[in-house]
Amino acid sequence: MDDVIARLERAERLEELQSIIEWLRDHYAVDDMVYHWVSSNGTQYGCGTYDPKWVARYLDQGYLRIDPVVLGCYQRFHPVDWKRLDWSSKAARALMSDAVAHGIGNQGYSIPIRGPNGQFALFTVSHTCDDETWKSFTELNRRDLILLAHYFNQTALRLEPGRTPEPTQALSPREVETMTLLAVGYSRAQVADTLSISEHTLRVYIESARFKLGALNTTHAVARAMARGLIVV
Amino acid sequence: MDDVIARLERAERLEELQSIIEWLRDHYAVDDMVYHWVSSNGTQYGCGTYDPKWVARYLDQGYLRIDPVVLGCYQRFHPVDWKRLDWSSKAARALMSDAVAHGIGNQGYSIPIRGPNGQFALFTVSHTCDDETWKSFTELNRRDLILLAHYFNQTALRLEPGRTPEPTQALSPREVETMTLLAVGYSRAQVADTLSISEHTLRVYIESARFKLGALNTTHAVARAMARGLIVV
DNA sequence: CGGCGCCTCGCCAGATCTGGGGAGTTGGAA
DNA sequence: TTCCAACTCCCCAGATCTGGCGAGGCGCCG
Repeated sequence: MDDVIARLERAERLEELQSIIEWLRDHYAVDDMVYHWVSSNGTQYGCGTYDPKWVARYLDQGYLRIDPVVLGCYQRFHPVDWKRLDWSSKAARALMSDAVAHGIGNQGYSIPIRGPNGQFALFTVSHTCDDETWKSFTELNRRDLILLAHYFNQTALRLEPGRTPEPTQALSPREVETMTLLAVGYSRAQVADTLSISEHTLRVYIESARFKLGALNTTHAVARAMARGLIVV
Repeated sequence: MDDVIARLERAERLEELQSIIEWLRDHYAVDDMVYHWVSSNGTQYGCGTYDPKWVARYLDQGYLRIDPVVLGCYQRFHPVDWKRLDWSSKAARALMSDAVAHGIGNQGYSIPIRGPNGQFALFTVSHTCDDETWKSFTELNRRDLILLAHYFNQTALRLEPGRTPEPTQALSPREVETMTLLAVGYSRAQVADTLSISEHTLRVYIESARFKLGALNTTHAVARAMARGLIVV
């Protein structure tokens, strides 16, 4: 563990994660181990030991949107055994049989991880064995897996291009208040009232914030302020 | 560690976290240890060993919005030493001196944790000592602290009333597209055009999404959709 | 001391959004 | 099969937001 974490912290390119995860798979003697982002906007990243054919098929078929592992983890915080997810829908069962046909193990354990700006990733271990064996494996290694998930995500966030620099001009205190109140549903009039200023002054803040954030309208400005973590809602 | 985690997993009431965190403070022989949600909508929860006077003052003064620990962690994924945060603003320095006056240690280490629906919490250790001592303490215990943060949050999420029943009604695909495009600055007309539907139909989606999200207006709906991770921008 | 950023205020017209009606098709779930 | 959620379309009036004009005071920094 110590070695792996140190390697993750030292890593300078995303590609290194691939060899680390392969090493981990062998170390824990499981069929597969996978780390991947989940995002709908297209910026995919993942590393792991799944058959590339399966990965391609998975993405191609849009399984991301029906996979109970993804959907289930998205609403949970704790690691989850695949057996405990909801496989009742037809699409989910079709996905499962397709997965089995591509050599994915019958057992799985996935850990959801979340970063800033709504970033979401999964760290998954999969294997073929009976329930008892799997239960003892996950109970024994759960903490290791949580930490690995954490460090994989940390490294991926650090190395992901476009995540780091972004000068992100800060907002003035009044602008922050304005954006925050707008984000919680206040109208301009209500915000102005809450801040005890004229509505016109408020508009100046909104426009100023919009300019700083490079936003096209108020909604855009609020969205950007949130995405950049400038306001806490 | 094993005992504590087992206690956290067994806990049936939020109050138990308080005694656990006190035990941990003594175990690690630090001045203070704190776990708390961060949200502006009022649903506060926290447990820890800070002087209640300081906690009350912190909330009362709205320090949540200017605390570099909160703001800094909100934009990060990894644990962070307080020294590495941006204390340059006047408000931040005022907060720090106020904290010191209330007996908060000069050293601190905070771990951001994120759960479903944009939930955000902090797990913090604070102490009074020199930089070297603190550095070795954090390096030695970082992994423990990450795991503790994780299990504290897991327990808090499990026990928090109102977190469980509300499965956060999902948005339909069209609603997601609508919210996403609005979040990137499109006007209603532009969104309708992009989606090749009438502007009226678009309005139906916006209103429907607003209803599902319990939002008061479009900006609020977009903000909530983002906060709950329903859209990725 | 002269900028520069922040905070504050006013007016107006046109663009945009919101709220309240009603209505038909389709595909998947019970 | 029946039902429901999702998707699509239309009108109108009033509320709200946006864009563009201008103006003054305060505090900080070089």
